[in-house]
Amino acid sequence: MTRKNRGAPPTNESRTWVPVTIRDVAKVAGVSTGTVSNVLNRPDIVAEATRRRVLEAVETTGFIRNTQAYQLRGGRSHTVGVVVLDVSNPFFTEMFRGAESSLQAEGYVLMLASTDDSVEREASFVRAMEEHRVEGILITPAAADLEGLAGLRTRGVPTVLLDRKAAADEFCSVTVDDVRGGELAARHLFDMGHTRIVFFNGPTTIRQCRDRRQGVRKAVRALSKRSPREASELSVGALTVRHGEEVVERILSMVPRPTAVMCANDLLALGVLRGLASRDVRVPEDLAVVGYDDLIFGSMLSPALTSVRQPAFELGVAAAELLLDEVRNPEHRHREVRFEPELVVRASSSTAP
Amino acid sequence: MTRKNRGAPPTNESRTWVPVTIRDVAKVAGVSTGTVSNVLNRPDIVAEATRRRVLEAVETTGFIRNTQAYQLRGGRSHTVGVVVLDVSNPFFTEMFRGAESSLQAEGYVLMLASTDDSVEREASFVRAMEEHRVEGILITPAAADLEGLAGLRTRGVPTVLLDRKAAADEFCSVTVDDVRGGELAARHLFDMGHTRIVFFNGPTTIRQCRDRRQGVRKAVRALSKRSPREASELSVGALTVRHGEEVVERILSMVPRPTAVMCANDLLALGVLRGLASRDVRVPEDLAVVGYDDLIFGSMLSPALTSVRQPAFELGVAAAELLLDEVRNPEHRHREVRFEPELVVRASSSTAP
DNA sequence: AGTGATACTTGACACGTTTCAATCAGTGGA
DNA sequence: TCCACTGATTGAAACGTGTCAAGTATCACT
Repeated sequence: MTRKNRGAPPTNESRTWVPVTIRDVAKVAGVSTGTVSNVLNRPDIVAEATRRRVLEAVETTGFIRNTQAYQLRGGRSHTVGVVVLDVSNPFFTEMFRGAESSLQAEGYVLMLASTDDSVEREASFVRAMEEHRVEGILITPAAADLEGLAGLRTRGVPTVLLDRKAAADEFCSVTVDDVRGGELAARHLFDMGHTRIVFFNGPTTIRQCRDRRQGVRKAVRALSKRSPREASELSVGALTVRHGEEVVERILSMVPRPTAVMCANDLLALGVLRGLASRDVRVPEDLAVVGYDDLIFGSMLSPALTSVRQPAFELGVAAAELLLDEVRNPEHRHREVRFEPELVVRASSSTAP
Repeated sequence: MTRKNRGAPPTNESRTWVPVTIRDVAKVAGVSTGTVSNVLNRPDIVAEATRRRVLEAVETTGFIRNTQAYQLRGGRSHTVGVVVLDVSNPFFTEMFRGAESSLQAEGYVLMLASTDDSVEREASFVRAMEEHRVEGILITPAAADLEGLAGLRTRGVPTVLLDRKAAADEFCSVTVDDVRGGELAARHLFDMGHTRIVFFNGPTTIRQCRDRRQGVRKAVRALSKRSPREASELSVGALTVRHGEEVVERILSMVPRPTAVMCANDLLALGVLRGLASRDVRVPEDLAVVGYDDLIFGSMLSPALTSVRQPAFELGVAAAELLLDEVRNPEHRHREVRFEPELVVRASSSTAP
């Protein structure tokens, strides 16, 4: 009934701040709660004088609207969940920035979680976000199948897959054509005059790795019609710098020795470059190197790294647009927005063998 | 019957999901809502048979607890806000990962926002987070003063400053000793036998830049007692690669020419390296280079970049711990957790002049 | 059978907000 | 003076959950 200490000035020592409600504001302004609510939500229908009085009361009391109550009453949560595989990977943070830029403009706050490839963690985050009644979820699924996301679909939580395709009636998705990317990189090396290259791949359980491999093979098949081309394949357990560095030995001992190596991502390529530098193998004269992802740091190396650029920021923007459409448009249809990768040629591959 | 409806692809129209409440579960299980609540929150006090029946009903209905209602009733939001200057900066994402690792274990979900140095954006995010009743906020303030955060303090929202010190009675904070870091780097160069170095700084409006400069001056003062040491200071408007590259000309034209340059961060250093490479100046023989931040990519350059490492991940962990203490411990006292930077010596500075 | 104790279950209320039908005050017209 | 009308304000209901005093059923023991 009578609240303790309402409006008492908070001292540094005693943290006796009691949340101020719309009722407190009403009391101070000498109006009803309904009027306060109207001032906040439909200022036009309330008389000028009252409005001023209420706003003043809001100011003096330091009122901050309680979103939970608002939402419970039927309002929207203005929250979107984002679930990625790894926040420390620049590709994902760029995507996040893209999504953020679109969604913040619409008044949304983003919840971010990083699964580190763990299906269990993913499930737990998605669960938590559903409990928070997020209006939608952007997600890079950790598992190969989409079984774990079935609940989202049946419960009608708007969901957009990031860098992962889904069947048309399941989810919206934004993707990059990895087959095309692999093809671009391989073609470039062949065009530069290389005939024997190595495709240095990551684990083929990862879809991106499979697709890029397929692109490389496609390029080999297409170009071999004129003159023989060859791409040996080499695969390691993870897409890290360390794995890249460790495999250099194997590449150099191949007979006949390849003249170029195409890496499944930039981290592998950075490792390769490091390994080569320590063995005094010149790049690109002795061995040309191409990466994938176009991390900003690749351009600062000497030689600068040729790479396949993925429009991460734009991916995020597109995902946000799809989500907003699904949230607002009753006639929304799921669809896939597919981006084209782009080859960025730099010094590490610009000399003919 | 159970086939998908091929004729009409699904639109939003067919999303006939109505939110399942605790009341629906109660009806299905044939008990009261109170019992369902008990099963969910204090399973021990409800009879085995009833509990099983209720859990089964939860399963079949697909019930997901509404956090807003829970919280409105007096529960906690299990949400923490994180506000950083730039999500695409690896330093901040590492810090985020650190905080995430601690907070997720405690069942918290994180809201992330990136201010891009804008005080207005910061204010708007903090406001939104307060409306969401986050239990606490980790923030890298955009403004020089902490005026904009005064509201957080008076309202008693637990807040921890990231990489920014506050007066003892204001907020908790986690920081790295930038004075010490600047001193470490400068001392290292002097110890290697350099006597005339350049301190290549960013804008001194940034606290970190001021502190690092102070460290450099301290090293000069201390070591000059034996034999003369000198550090010219040079400052540019932003800590970017481009600014680093552009300033190379000025450094090379100094008379007498310095033998080493210490940069206020790694991005500047990367730019300097690039500029030097294009002018055939050898590193470290002609000019030694030291950076700050120890971005992972600096170690991959040749020559690899000497740098001052900041324990970003640990910073995040510490911030989370401070926040949790402030949230849970009634006798919490604000304090500063200060980390020591660490010099990582690599090839770019390992030769005497 | 009566008594008390034990073990569950119930149902109303509170949380802070929005909404909406109802009320009130004021104005102008007849 | 009465009526109709407009514009402004009110007050109570509802959202989904957790709590807790009060209730019921069951059982053991005399």
